[in-house]
Amino acid sequence: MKALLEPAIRRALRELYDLNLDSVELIPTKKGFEGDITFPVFFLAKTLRKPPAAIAAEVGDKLKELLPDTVGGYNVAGGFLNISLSPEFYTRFLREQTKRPGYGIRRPDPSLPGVMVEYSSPNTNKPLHLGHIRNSLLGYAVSAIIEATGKPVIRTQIINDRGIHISKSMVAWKKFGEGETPESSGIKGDHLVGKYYVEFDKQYRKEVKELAAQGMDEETAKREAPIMREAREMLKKWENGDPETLALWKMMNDWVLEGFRETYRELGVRFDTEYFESDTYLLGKKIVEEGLRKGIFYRKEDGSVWVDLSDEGLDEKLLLRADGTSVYITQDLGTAVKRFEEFDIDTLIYVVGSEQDYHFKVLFSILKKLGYPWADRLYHLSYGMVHLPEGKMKSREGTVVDADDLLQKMYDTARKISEELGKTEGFPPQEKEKIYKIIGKAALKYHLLKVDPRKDILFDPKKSIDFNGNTGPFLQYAYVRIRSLLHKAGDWQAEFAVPEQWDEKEKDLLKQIIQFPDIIRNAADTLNPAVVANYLYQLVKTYNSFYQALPVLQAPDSDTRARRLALSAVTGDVIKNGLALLGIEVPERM
RNA sequence: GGCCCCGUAGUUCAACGGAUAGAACGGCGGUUUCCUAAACCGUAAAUCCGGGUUCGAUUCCCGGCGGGGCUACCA
Repeated sequence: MKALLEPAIRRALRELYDLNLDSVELIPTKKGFEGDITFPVFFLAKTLRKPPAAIAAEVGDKLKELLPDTVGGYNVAGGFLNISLSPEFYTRFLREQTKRPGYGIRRPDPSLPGVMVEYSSPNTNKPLHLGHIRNSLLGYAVSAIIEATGKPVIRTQIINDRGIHISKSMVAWKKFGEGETPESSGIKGDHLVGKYYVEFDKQYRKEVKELAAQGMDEETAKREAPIMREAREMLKKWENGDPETLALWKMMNDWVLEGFRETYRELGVRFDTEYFESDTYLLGKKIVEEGLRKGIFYRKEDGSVWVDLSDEGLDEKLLLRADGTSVYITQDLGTAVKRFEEFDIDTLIYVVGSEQDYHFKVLFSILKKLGYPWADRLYHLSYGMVHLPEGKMKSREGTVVDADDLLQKMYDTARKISEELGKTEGFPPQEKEKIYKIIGKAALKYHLLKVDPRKDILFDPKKSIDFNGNTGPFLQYAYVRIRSLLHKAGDWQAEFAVPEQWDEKEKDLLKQIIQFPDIIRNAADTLNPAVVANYLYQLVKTYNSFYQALPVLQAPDSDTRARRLALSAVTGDVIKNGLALLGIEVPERM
């Protein structure tokens, strides 16, 4: 809608006042006022030395002249120009949209610059948890939203498959595992490796306590605990390419990755490509050496390599340890460079929690210093953490909300509610289970995505996620009722005359449907899927109100019937397409 | 200590600097011989405090107060 009106308003201002503006602000007309879209003109009053109301009237007249088919009329309230679209415009729009099921969604255009989105990016020493779910859903939704604006998107993750964390699991498995495998135990691979990570921690704490009891200070005890020494030894052997260590590492990583794949599949997220830290950290080291040669980095007496970012208000930052091994950021440097080499991308978006804001400032700043031309097109989509009523999730306190468990719980709740309501009575068993999964997932996904990404989310495991009100199932339910209506309507054509007057509820609905493309644009620009979620919720509220108040199949005449069916059909498309942008499926019945 | 983020009904969330601060859950009260009541309709209930900028501030700036994060030779 903006795409149509904004140029017209700019032209009107040019012709009336010789003003050239790059863009103007347009807002949906506030409820309770006549009109569809509103142009506030206060900001012009001073320069034009005219009362706002006079300006609004002049612009309104000019718009009617410029867009006679589209602008039906206007009214002025203070400095607000409320523009009403014409009944002919609405009718034309609605007739056209029923013939185009992909309303609002553009196909990716390969000639446009590509965008890479990184999300999830787990460590390979334990299963995915609620934090990864929020991350993955955000990344997946942002990808879909950007793609819907026509840009090609590549979805990726970096798998942190090397380092002390996986060495810990390896040591513990070797010590206590007795050859246990996912097959022998029936435990999902990522959970099995996670189990040994916990085992390591238990043993480690025991040893530290013992050493402390012998009079060793805590600092030393933590460093000198035998099992920790073994883990460090394991990491060293890995870096030196010890075949036995590499074999163990590969075996356990494969278990974990298989487990992750299952969870991703269940969650409904995917990746177009993957990077492994074990593949990129060496490139990272090379980049650090290059920066060292160019004098961008410097070496301390002990041999460690640093960068000084204090001129940008950041600190000095370690890039390579004294022993030459890499740290977290080393690998990130390598991965970024590799991605721009391997893919035709213009932009790289990292979906990573806000606790890493500082890390990404540093990373981007280093890449700029190194002179990479793409370095100013890196974005950190920094999202708030998911915390529990008692605070942060902590694996050692067992408060982590496991991804697989949570999904299962959502399915169970969906089943319970559906059966209590008697909704799925008589459905074939396989269809029932499929529906429960679709609904349960929708409840979870919508719950996490309707909130502004940068805000923290409070998650109370004792309270179940709602299925009523502003929820995923609420949106699905509206869709299902629409499907049922259309099914019962049989064959029908979106042929209807321009109504003398749209019913208020019909018009409210249309006004919102017309906004859908603007909403997608806005969500893509701000990397904010919550914009889509909240829009869909408003739309469905409006639709339900329409559905409640006005008969569709039993409409008073055939014109009205066709019009209301068309409205329902297009609303259904928007719900379905909009939810797809959030990674949420719709069932055909529920 | 330094840097960053966040404070909106009892609770969980909305509101490009715009009109009368919207919803949901929970509370209270209604609506099924009619297209699926996971719905609809009504009702009570909120911008942390103090300054400033502006025609207009929940939004921007300054200062408090409160909460969280980062400040690792962990990732």
